[in-house]
Amino acid sequence: MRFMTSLRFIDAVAREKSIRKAAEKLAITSTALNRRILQIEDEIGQPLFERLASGVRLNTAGELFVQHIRTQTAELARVQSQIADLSGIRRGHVRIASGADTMRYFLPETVARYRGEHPAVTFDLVRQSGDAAEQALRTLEADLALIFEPIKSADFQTMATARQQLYCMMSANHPLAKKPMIRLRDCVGQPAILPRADAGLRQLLNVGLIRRSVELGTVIESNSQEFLQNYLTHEMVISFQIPIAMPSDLITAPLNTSAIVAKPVDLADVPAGILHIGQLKGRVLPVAAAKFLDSIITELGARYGDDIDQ
Amino acid sequence: MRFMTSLRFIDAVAREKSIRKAAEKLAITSTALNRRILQIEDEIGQPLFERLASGVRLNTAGELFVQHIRTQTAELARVQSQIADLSGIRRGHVRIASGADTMRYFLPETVARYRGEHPAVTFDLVRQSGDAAEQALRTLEADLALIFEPIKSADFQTMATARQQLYCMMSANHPLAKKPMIRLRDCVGQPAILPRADAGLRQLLNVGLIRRSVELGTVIESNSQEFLQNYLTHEMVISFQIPIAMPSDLITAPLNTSAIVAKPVDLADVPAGILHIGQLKGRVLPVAAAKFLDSIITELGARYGDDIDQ
DNA sequence: TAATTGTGATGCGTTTTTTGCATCACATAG
DNA sequence: CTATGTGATGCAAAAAACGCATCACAATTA
Repeated sequence: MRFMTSLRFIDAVAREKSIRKAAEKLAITSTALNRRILQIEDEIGQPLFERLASGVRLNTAGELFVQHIRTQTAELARVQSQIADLSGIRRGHVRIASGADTMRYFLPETVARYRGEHPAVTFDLVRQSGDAAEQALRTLEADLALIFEPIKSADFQTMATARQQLYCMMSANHPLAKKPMIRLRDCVGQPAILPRADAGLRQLLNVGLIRRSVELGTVIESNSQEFLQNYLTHEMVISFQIPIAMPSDLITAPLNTSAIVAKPVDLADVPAGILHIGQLKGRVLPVAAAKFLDSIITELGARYGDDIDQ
Repeated sequence: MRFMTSLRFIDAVAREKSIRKAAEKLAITSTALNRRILQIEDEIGQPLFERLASGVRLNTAGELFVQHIRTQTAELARVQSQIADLSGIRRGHVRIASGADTMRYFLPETVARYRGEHPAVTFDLVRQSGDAAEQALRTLEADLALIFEPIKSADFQTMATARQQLYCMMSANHPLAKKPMIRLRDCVGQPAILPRADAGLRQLLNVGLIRRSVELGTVIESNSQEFLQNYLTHEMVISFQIPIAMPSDLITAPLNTSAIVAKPVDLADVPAGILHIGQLKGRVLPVAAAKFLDSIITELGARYGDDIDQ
């Protein structure tokens, strides 16, 4: 969209906080970019950026204007998707911010199914923390966010939730592997490998541990889900996970021969956490994003049935 | 705003329904305009206009896109006014669509008072029928509308109302001029000069006339308020008006020596009509327009006190 | 303190884009 | 059939955007 060029450039400078850096990303020279900015500032009638020795920073007027640019950009995308939708082909682009949990199995499967029906729809999938995901909604870098547990911003509009019981994972040879259900007191002093403190799951678990005065032997912390799970085959440690982040056969076929088993943690010790699927409050989503949200809800319903709320 | 040029052009073509006509209004050649449109259509990926022998017409995609353009334009104006407001000077532009009633005395006085406080704010005042005023809000050609009586669109958001009792006007020599209050039965067969059927006042009056089975001797219809009032000094006819459209001393000083008098019509015959002040539902007004709306409400409150609702 | 590095601004020639003229192709009305 | 109006298009001129080289300034570093 040609007419959005100057606006896109300003947004880029605002994000990079430097004309030269932004120019590099935009593959133009800093002079050209600088002039575009000066021109817009001239048309607005006042500067949008403060010039510092280390770069530029938005002033109040700039904050207002950049916010405008971002909503305009999102609106344009929505209208374009609406227009594309007229011609029968469901085109569009869906941008999703999510924690790692859903990136493992849930989103790959759900996106694949959706793209099977609508091959012209493209996706951006950004794995990030809950806070960052909420921020991405606010800056309109994402259409949808899937966040496990704590929702902090009042701008987050929950469109659906899924209750997720905590599971304890370990090697099939682990002593705890024989229990059908895990109590936290069983885990006292057990070597454990846990997600880092900013993960919703860790916070949920911590509350239970403190309430029951249980201390784990935390040997490793990692924010890599793959590490958490694959390490279990190499050392006798326990880990925790929620169903949506686990291969579906781990729960549906608990008697399989897999080297790793997952056992539910008693809800009396750790209540089920909530996975929130939502968007920026008040925003009208592009057709493709809205339809994909429907897909997510359908898929969650198929998997977790009564544990879904809309 | 240079980056809005193409969008502005498309809007113009949509309104003119002809590239050549729009080009003339925009003071460019039709070639240049045509190319801009082709370019945008190319970027969108599909045509926005149907090409007819008599000009062009928006197709469905075009309708969507032009609606987008108009809201974008209005949003930009709002942001600009917000930015200008930062620097202390209250700048801006307010566009008002209104019936003739308020254009006579109310708006001139209210606008003048407001401009006395904020000289940098400019105004567009378009006199038009109620339907047209509502339409102007929808196409974002107007920020505020003042409409007497029938509100038809669900998109109209009433921000304030003022009850307006019907008054009967006539020459001071007229037989009815001695009565303190007019009943409709007094007017049977009286030669009358009335506003045209599309005016809210006329509709209000008609209901009363039918209910009381009263027929007036309608000699003249006009949509010119000046004509309605000034004609009274030349022939013994009656006319009707609402207070907001009358010089304020006509009511406050009923015993003056003016050649024309106004007497209230009994509310039992014709109920008070409602003047609606409103905007497009859901729209966020520019600073200047929002402040001027406050001014209107304040002024109405000062004039009609209890007859105002917010 | 002085040199260095990094920032945004600016003059000037070059390149790209936009514009306007002339003209075409087509549809409609007389 | 002719005349008039419409939008589309090739081509040259005008305008705008761009990139290079350079300046001025501030912060950091030696």
